[in-house]
Amino acid sequence: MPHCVHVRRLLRERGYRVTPQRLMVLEIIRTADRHLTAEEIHSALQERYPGVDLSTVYRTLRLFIRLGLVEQRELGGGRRVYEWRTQPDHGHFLCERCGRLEHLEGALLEPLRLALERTRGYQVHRVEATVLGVCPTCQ
Amino acid sequence: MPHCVHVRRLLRERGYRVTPQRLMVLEIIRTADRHLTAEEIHSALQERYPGVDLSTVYRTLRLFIRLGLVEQRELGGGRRVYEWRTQPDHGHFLCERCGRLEHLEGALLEPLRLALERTRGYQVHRVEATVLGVCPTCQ
DNA sequence: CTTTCTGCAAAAGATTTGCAAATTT
DNA sequence: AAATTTGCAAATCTTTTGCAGAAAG
Repeated sequence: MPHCVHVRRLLRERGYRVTPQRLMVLEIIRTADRHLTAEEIHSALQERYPGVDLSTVYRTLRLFIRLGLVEQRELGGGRRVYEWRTQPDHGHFLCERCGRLEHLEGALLEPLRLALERTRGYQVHRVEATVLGVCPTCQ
Repeated sequence: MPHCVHVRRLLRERGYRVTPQRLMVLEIIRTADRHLTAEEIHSALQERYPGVDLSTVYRTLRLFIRLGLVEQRELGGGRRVYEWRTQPDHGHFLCERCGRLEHLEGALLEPLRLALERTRGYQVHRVEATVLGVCPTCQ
């Protein structure tokens, strides 16, 4: 796992310690095919590494976010989800019928980014978009 | 206030009652020039109509959302804000330096909506976008 | 051996709910 | 008069924090 090595080094470089808890949380988020809540990460952790506390999960997530490894998103209804950080721009499609949350690639958000940067002088760091509607399958 | 009349009728049509609390919450959200948290709405309410409970604010907001009058947005850090619902598509720009939250008109999101509808067969109800970066003033 | 991390328990914040009394229709 | 709505208090739910012992470097 190349990421594991990368993260180990990143942690040490910044003066943080490499702990099994951190590596496990990393592994779970990285191999997840979807967004996870802190609670879900905690449950997944219990299976392989029982005894890890939920507060540790939160602390680890905060650290990973600070390091730019993980991304946090707020969905409606107070749901907060975490996922491995990929590109700065990406969107989500939330199907209002089946409730599934899909990814939208960053290219779809390019026009918005460009419009803001070029014609209005904004400096854009990140674009997050959530589209609500009905997915092709549910129609 | 034309909206007041509209909302009164809407409430009655759906079997809800028209109460001073509801009208006051309505008025505060409608005349606000920005997004408000439940707490802020509650404070604003105290000035003109003391004694209204925070739980009533929450209940009223939930009702207005159900009726499609008010829109709820989740910002980072657990902040939930409410605003009067205008167009189905609109975005926000959050300046990471000054923290100000600005509106982005719906036209900026048209390309995204069209791409999803035309080339992928999604049925789009609403597009919400949050752009993070630095506003022209802060640069 | 020093500093950082963790688990535990408790705190904090935001939102929701049960219920009797007040208000609307 | 009947039904909904409110204020109050307490409950929930998620996230954060203080602290002593455990682990990492």
